[in-house]
Amino acid sequence: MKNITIQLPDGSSVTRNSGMTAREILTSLNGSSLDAVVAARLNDRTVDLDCPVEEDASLAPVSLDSDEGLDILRHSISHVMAQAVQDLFPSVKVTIGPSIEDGFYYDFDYSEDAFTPEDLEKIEARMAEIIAADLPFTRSVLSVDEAITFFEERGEPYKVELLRDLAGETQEVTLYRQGDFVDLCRGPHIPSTGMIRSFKLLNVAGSYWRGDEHKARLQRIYGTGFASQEELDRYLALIEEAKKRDHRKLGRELDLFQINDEVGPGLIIFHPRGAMLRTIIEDWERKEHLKRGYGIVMGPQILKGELWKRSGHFDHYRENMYYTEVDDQVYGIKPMNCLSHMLIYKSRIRSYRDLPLRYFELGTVHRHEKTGVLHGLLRARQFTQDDAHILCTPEQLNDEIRSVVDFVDDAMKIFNFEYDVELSTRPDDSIGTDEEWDRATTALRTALDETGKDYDVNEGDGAFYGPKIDFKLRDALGRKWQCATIQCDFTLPERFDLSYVGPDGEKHRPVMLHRVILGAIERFMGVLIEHYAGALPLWLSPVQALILTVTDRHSPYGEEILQRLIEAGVRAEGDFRNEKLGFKIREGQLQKIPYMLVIGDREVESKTLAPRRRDGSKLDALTVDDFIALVREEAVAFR
RNA sequence: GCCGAUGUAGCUCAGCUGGUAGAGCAACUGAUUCGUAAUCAGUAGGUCCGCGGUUCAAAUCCGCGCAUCGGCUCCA
Repeated sequence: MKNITIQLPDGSSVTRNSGMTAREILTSLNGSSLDAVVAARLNDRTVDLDCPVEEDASLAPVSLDSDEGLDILRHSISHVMAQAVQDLFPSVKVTIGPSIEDGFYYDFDYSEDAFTPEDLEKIEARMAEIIAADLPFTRSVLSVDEAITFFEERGEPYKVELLRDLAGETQEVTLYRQGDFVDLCRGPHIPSTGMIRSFKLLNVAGSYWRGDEHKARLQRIYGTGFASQEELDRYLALIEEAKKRDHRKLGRELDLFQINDEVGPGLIIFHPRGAMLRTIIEDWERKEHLKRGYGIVMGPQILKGELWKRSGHFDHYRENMYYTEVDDQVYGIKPMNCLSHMLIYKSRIRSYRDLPLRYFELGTVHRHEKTGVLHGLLRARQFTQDDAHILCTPEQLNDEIRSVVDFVDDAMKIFNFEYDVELSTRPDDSIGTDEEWDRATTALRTALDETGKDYDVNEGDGAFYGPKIDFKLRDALGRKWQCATIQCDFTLPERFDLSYVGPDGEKHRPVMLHRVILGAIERFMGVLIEHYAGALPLWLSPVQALILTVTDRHSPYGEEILQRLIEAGVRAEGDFRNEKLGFKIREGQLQKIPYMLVIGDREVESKTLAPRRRDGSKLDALTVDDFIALVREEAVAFR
């Protein structure tokens, strides 16, 4: 028998017989227990513990509580769920069931009926039995043709379809079996079902086969599992906590906005405090854009249909737009702000010396979003973008993209956000030539590479007129929302015949960037509210200070300092009701107001106020002027 | 748009197998004048999402809408 050398994670190596399984090798090491080991890492692959090791290799255990281990565990639980579902509902056809961030799902074709919440309980109970039976996961290798025959006999058309697609790429596939359930699967899996110590099915949702709305409608069951019951409980508690940060709930509780059936879905009414927050953000935007060489512009809300035809929106964006008719002319209500900006550019002859031109508009747009996608402030039918269009020479493009990336980065730091970056390339339904798309995509990619940021690529996810860089923020439940985006566009300048006179005296075509920094102000506010759980930093708080009187006799003094604070630019309000102090503090606290200013006999006497911070800490009594200075300093410090 | 769930007072929710609604908080009135997260008492408040249907009788059963929630598809 041949000897092989096994490299261990600690850097040492051991010699073993070729053909020993990963499990045998790992257990042979001193003091190694495999109780919490789900799989092994063999060189750069994760494999089953039963996998034989034939050659020299590095080998490491993959433990249940590592990211990789959890992934394998959850994938295995999804198989157990599929087994339970087929036991209970024999007519169900299985499709796919991957692990995902925080859990797993499995998509089923159960066309004759729908899974109910009660069904989930039954499925969980059956899963518990399968886990108790401690069924081993066994792997087998088949040719694609054998596998097709196997799944045809089992009446699993989706698996057959997957296999037919795989046929071009590979000769052999692997199947995993536990009990009498067999699934087409790359693996690896945990050794046996008994290793599952915690799981929970979370919800049922609709989905489509292969994510295509024209293909079969499937039912997806989401679930999760952790290395231990305690971790699962902690996760479930976290989800409950996150729900309390939901901006729709906080929006009502903090009296920021409403979305009213009588008005219509996806349309937001901002209350004074919400409108205040929005105003603060918008004022910040104007200032920042002016600092960076943008000119503020404003366009009309409706533009003639002819113009939307020329831009390509009529052909590629028609179903997302609203229309109206004025004097027998069709007008499109703008879903984007670019058209006016194009016309501003065209209003006179431009020289290369004028470029880049940067037009900024807090532009309110309307888009006919499908009903099922509306989501509070995060997905509305009317929203206001911090939109700009930059027109520049091809040579300037790279610098312009980079300065926008920097702008986004600065903004995210100021608002205290982490973000993910994605590059999206040409979609099927698009305008422009391959050459233009290549140039645009390369420009974006190059600029991104130069900044050294990590990013993912979404093939085919670009806008119809150009590729884009998206910056995504996360909401309370970890769902990603696109906020900033930079879109490169060679097409609109073409369609609108934009030009500039170059140093050579000839006409040249400028390049255009569409870009937003916060994205839609509404969406950004929604994410912001969830990010801070409603407790906005001082500079963003609609109400920065609330004056609380101890008894009625302190009201005149309260009115006086309220007036002084407001005149000094502090966003202050007073609560002079005849209520106990503790009661008023509770209300102010629930409103998440940064400072409460208590005034009683002592403060009236000494002409001071006693601040209490939102975190419950108390400050020494301050004069009104000192408090104003404190607010000014702190409000700036957050920028 | 698709799949599923849900829709009862301003908010959070109860209302069993059909017999036309209830709690807590909020609001209002009165008392209390109080020092850092809920003072006490009383009063009022509802086209039970809408429209049809079944029934002697519908918040409850059925149908069709509308909206919301969770996903899918799409997207700032």
